[in-house]
Amino acid sequence: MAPTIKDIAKLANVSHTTVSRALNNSPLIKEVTRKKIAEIAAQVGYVPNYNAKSLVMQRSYTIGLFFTSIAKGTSSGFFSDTIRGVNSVIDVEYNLFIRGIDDYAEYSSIHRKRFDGIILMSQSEADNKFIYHVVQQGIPIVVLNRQIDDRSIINIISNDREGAYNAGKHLIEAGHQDIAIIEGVEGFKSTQERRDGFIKALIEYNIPARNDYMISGNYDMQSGYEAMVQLLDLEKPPTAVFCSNDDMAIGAMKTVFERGLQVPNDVSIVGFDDSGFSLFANPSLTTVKRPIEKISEQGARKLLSLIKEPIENDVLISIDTEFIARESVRKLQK
Amino acid sequence: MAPTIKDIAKLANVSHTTVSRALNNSPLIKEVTRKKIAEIAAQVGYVPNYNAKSLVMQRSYTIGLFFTSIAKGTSSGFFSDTIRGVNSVIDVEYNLFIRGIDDYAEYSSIHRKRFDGIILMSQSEADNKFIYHVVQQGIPIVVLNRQIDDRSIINIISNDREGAYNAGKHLIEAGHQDIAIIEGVEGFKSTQERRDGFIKALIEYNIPARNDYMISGNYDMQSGYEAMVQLLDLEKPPTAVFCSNDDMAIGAMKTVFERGLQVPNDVSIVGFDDSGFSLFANPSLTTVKRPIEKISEQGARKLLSLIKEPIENDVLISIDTEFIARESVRKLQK
DNA sequence: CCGTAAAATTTTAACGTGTGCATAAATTTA
DNA sequence: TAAATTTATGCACACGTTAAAATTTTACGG
Repeated sequence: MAPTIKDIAKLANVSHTTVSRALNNSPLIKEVTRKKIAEIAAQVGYVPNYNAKSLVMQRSYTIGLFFTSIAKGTSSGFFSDTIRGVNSVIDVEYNLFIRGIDDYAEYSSIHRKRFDGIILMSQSEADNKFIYHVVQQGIPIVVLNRQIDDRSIINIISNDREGAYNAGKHLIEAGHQDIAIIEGVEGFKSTQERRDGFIKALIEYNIPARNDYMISGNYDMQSGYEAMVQLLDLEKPPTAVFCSNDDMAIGAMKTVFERGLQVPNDVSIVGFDDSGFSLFANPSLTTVKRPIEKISEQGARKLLSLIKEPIENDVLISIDTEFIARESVRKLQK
Repeated sequence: MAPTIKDIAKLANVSHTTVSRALNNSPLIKEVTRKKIAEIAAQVGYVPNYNAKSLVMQRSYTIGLFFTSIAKGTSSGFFSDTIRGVNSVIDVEYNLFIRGIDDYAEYSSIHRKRFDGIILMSQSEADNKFIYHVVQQGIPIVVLNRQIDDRSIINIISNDREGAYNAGKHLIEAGHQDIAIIEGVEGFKSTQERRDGFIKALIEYNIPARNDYMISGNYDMQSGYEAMVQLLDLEKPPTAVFCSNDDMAIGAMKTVFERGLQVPNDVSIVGFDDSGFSLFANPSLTTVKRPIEKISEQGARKLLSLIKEPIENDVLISIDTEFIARESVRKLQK
C-alpha cells in the first residue's frame, strides 16, 4: 500500500540501495540521480518506515519523558509546563513518549532499543531505582528538578533553596518575627531544599525556629488548608506563613478567609512556583517563580546533544528562581 | 547484546520459530517445550524487540494522543486531566505518544504504520483537516470533547450546552435579570455550545439577551479580567456573569475586587469546568463540572476496543455535566 | 508392526531499511 | 590507447520477528 524505497527504485530504474542513499543525502550519489529520486519520492508521497529503520539502525527515534507519577502528587501546572517545555524542543521526527514511573511494575521494557534518550522529571528519591536501571541500560538520560548525587548524570535543577531563602528574607525584612512554614511531601527533595532555604533565612536573622511553626503538607490545596487550620489554632498564631508551593498557599488563604481574617492584614502569605492562578488570586500571591518550562527546555536540549555526542558529562545546571512580590505580604511597622 | 529469540533458540535446542510461538502462547507448541522456553527467556532477561515485531506485524503498539495545541489555548488542568485519564487506561505495552496538531506542518508522518490508534482531544474546527487525514489513512480514531458531524467517527463529548443552560437557569432562579456572559475562544465548538445553552435559559425565562452583555474572551484568566472591566464600565452593569470557563471566572473576580466590589454581594459569578482551584477560590466558585478525566478514560477504552474490533461505529457518547453550587452566587430577593 | 493421521517442529520467506563489498562506468594519467 | 584511479551504482546480507509451507515425530487403529 504505502510506497517503499523499492517502489521508488522501480520507478527510477535504480536499485533500492541507491534510493536509500539518495534520500539520506549520501555523498556517494550523483546530484542528478538524487534529484530525480527525491522528486519521485515526493510525488508518490513516500514516508520512511521507522520500524524498519529502527530495526537496522538500532535506534528508536523515541524520547521518553517520565514523571515520578502521572496519577498523583503532580500538580497540573507543573505537569503541563514540563510537557510544553520538552515539546517545544523535541523535533517531530522524534516520538515523544510520556509515562509515569509508577505505571511500571518492572522496568524490563525500558531498554536501549526502545528509547534514544530519557528525560526524567524527578520528584522523589524513590526514582533512583529507575535512574539506576536506565543508566545500566546505557540509555542517555537527563534528570530534571531533583539533584542527583551521581555526577556522571546530567542534572538540571532550580535553585529552590535560594528561592526559599529569599522568601523567608522578604518576610523578615517586612518586619515579621513569627513566621511559620507549611512543608511539601515528605521525602521529596524539593521539600527539603525549601525548608533548608527558609531556615537559613531565620538563622541569619537570629529568629528561633519553633517546632509548632513547622507543619507538614503534601503540596495540594487541601493540605494547605488543613495546615493553616493548625496554625491559626495555636495560642500564638504566626503573622506570616511561607507555603512550600502555591497550591498550598491558596488552600491556606482559604482558611484565613473562613476565619473572618484578612490576607495580608492579619496573616501574610508567600507561596512558591508562581503557578498560573497566583497572579489572579485575591489578593494576588507573593511567590517564588520556579522556571519549570525553562528547565525542561534546557533538559531536552541537553538530551539531544547527549544523544549525538555521548562524551559530555559532569553537568549540573542550576537555574535561578525569581522572587515575585505581590499583594499577599504586609509590611509591619517596627 | 540483548538476547533475541535466536539466542534462546540455541539454548533450548529448538528453532527460533518455536521460541516465537512459545512466547506468544501459540497452541501449536507442546506444553513442556513452552515451559522450558519461557524459563530460559526469563532467565536471560529476554524482552521482545518491538521494532522487529512492528515491522512484520504491521502494528506500531503506539497510541497517539493529540491536542489541538500543546503550546497555547489549553489550560493546565484540562491538559493534565486528559493525559491522566488516557494514561490510566492505556496499558504499558503501548507507547503513549503525545503531541499537538499545531506541531506539524504537514501530516505525512502520521500514518497507519506508526499509530495503532489516535485519540484526539479536539478544541477547534480547524482540527477537521487532521481528522480527515487520519480517517483517510485508515487509522482508528476517537474524537473527544467536540462534536463531529461525521457519524462514522466515535465521538465522546460533554453536554456543555445543558451545563451552560443549568448555569443560566440557576442565576435566573436566584432572582437575577441582568446577566452577562463572557465567552470563550471564537471558533471553538465549546464556546458556541456554552453560549447556546446560556441563551436557551434566557429565552426560556423571557429575559432579553442584550448585546453589551455578551463579551468575548479566550478562556484565559487575563481575558476574563479584561472582559469584566468592560462589563463594569457599562452604564448598567450586570448583577450576574456567566463565565464560559473557570479561568476566566477567576480573572473576572479579580476585576470585581479591584473595583472595591464584592463577589457575590455586588456581582454573582458562575464558571465552567470545576478546575482544581475553583473550590479554593475566595469566595469558592459556583461552576459546572465537566468530566474531562472521565471523557478521556472512556475515549481510551473505546479506542482500544475499536482497534481490536473495527466494526463498531456510529457512536456518539455525551457525558453529563454536573452543576456545583458554591459561594459565588447571591440570591436576590424579588 | 505397518500405515496413516495428527501433532510438533523446522525451513524458508517476508516485513522495509541501511551497509560492506564488488563491479561497472567515467575520468585521469602515462 | 592502455592502465590506473576515481566515481557511481548494484548485490547480497543483516536487523528480529511472524507466518506459510515443508518436514519430522508421535499416536493410534487394524
